[in-house]
Amino acid sequence: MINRKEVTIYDIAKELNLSASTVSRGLRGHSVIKNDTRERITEAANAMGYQRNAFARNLRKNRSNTIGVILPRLNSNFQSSVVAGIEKEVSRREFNLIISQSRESVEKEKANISTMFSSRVDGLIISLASDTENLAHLDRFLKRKIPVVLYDRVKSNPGCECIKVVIDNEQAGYDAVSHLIEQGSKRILFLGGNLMSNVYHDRHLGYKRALAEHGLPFDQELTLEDTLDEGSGKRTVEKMLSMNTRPDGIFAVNDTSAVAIIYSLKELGIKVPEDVAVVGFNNVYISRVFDPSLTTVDYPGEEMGKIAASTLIELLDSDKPVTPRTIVLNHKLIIRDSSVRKHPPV
Amino acid sequence: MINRKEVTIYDIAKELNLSASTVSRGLRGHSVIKNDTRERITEAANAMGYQRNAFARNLRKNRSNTIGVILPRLNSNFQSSVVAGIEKEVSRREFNLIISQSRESVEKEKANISTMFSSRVDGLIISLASDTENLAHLDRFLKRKIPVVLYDRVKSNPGCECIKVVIDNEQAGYDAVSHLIEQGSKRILFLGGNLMSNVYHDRHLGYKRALAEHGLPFDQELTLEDTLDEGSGKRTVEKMLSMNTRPDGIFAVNDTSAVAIIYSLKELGIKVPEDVAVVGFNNVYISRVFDPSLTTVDYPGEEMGKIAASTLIELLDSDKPVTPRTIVLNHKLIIRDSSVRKHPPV
DNA sequence: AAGAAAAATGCAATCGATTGCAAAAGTTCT
DNA sequence: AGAACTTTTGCAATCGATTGCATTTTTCTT
Repeated sequence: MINRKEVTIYDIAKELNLSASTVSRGLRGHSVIKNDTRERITEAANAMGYQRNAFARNLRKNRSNTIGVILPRLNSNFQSSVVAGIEKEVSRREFNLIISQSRESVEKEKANISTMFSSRVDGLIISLASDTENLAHLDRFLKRKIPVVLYDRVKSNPGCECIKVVIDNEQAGYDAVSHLIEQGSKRILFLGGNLMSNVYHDRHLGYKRALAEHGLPFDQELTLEDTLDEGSGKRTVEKMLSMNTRPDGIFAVNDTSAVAIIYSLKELGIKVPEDVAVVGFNNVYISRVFDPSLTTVDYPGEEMGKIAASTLIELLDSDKPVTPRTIVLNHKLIIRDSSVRKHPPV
Repeated sequence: MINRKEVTIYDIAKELNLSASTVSRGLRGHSVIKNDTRERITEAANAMGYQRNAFARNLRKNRSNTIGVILPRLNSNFQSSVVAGIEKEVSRREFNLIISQSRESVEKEKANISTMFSSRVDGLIISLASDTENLAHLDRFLKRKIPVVLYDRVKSNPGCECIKVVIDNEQAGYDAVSHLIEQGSKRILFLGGNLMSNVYHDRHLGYKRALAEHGLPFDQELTLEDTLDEGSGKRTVEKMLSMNTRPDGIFAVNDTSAVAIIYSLKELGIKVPEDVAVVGFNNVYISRVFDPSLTTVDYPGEEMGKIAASTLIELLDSDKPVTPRTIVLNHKLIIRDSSVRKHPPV
């Protein structure tokens, strides 16, 4: 018993006086194997503690039963929810999940894609780094007909037969900013992340459309870009204060920065929503318990992951060619205290 | 060019009139291969777009170059930071990372371990589900000398040669509660998760020790267990209100629940810290910006992941037997407004 | 220049599971 | 009983990379 080697189908075959092929087929429940034999095989396999050698199988079948995920960052509320959703779905379908972070760098993203490729993942789920300009690095996958699903941070590419799972960021931005305008804001600041990224870019488009449709001017000075982390609050507020006319509304593209901004405003005695109304994005826990509670856009992370994964797996199972398509999930503006004014300024 | 098969070392060999063995060795920079030949090989490999077939290599070497992670939940601030740390380290060392969630269920955890085992991970990093009672399900790994590193949610098991990365939860609990006592709290409520889990259990021990050392009685009624999610605030506060003597201090074992509690208290007009002082655990973002800012225990998630991963990988590289050990990281009580009283009640 | 030593390369088996095709065993029917 | 099937099983090649050992080539020595 000590340090015994792995049990292989050959061992089982020898034990039962059968051939390895029969054992292999028996174990997978091939219908061509007699019931009685099949039972003897599975029994012996259990008794002997057989575990299929995935490497051998993968080598032979050239399939890894593994799905790769590449995302900018794991430690973000949104992203970790997505991964949770992906994991749930993937494990339900008995696939493995390998994960790597691009840490917002195309270079790292490329490296990750390479690794995933040589690990021969059966499919790839990816949310792009913010400085990714095109999908050329996905070519290898597409050429080999390995399905790729993009989510959230996506990009369109001529000739890219990918599936995308997103929300309508333009509309969400529009909704958020329209709401601010309805609450009487006239000079609305937009705090975005890297505007190359579709999510922020589209929300910015929505911002501009809302301004336009409500007859408000677009002022370039009011569009800020930031890393959107904890420090963004202080930075943003400083910039605000240095402006000639102070903004009376803020649309921040994530809750973290929205909260950070309000925090800084409160420190300076500037009142939210009375002096400045604020809307965030993501509807994370903090937005609910923060004071004032934060108006934000709800954004189904876990769901997005689930859908990305199940869509991908269905592609793997079917052998139809990939139909490029975009799945748009619903978002929802959740109105809370940070934006609602009892007496909107005139 | 259309749909061409994978390039193998045999193709390269044929191209260069060499043998596959030479190519194989050349590609790995084996010193026995002439420099000139090595160069020709790598060049040809690049030109032909060669990618090593991981399956074949794994099969031959019986090593997957993959590390498995099993954790209760991905979408938790703490856990996702840990995973981020693990991923960073693992990818730096050019390993793959496969991840699965136990969702706080031993059964799922067992299933995950099985999967990891048949995927032949080279090592396992695991944070236990809260209802895991022992490490019997890790036996298969230990018997095969596959190193296992436990982090945060650990368990001791006779005969388990595992490495653990933790913080001193007992001491952290003690620190938190001592601080509350110093601020004048006399009836301190403990809100924990499943007390079978070492993290909550140990913090509870620290709680009891602090009470004892400061001459305060332990009252079973004041020890509550909860799922620690958003809803725990309301539940906890309801229980508090139904008590004969209302607690004047609360130690909640995570920030989410601490914040939820304060939120509920504020709704009822109960003042924090004046009426009730509160300490949380984890030092997540919310604890910094919440009003009142939350006194909490800082807890190095990403660091923990990094250390777990690097320790594991070093084990893989060395062939020394595993020395079971426990790595204890420093925690730190961060004192903020939710617990500091200007005029401690007498 | 021959022989010894060192360096470079090749042969062939191996890692386990899978699978097309051939062979054997079992049934049915005349 | 023997032909004609049908059902079960086995043979042997295959998936690519790796590696111990043998063989060839090169370099060095005297």
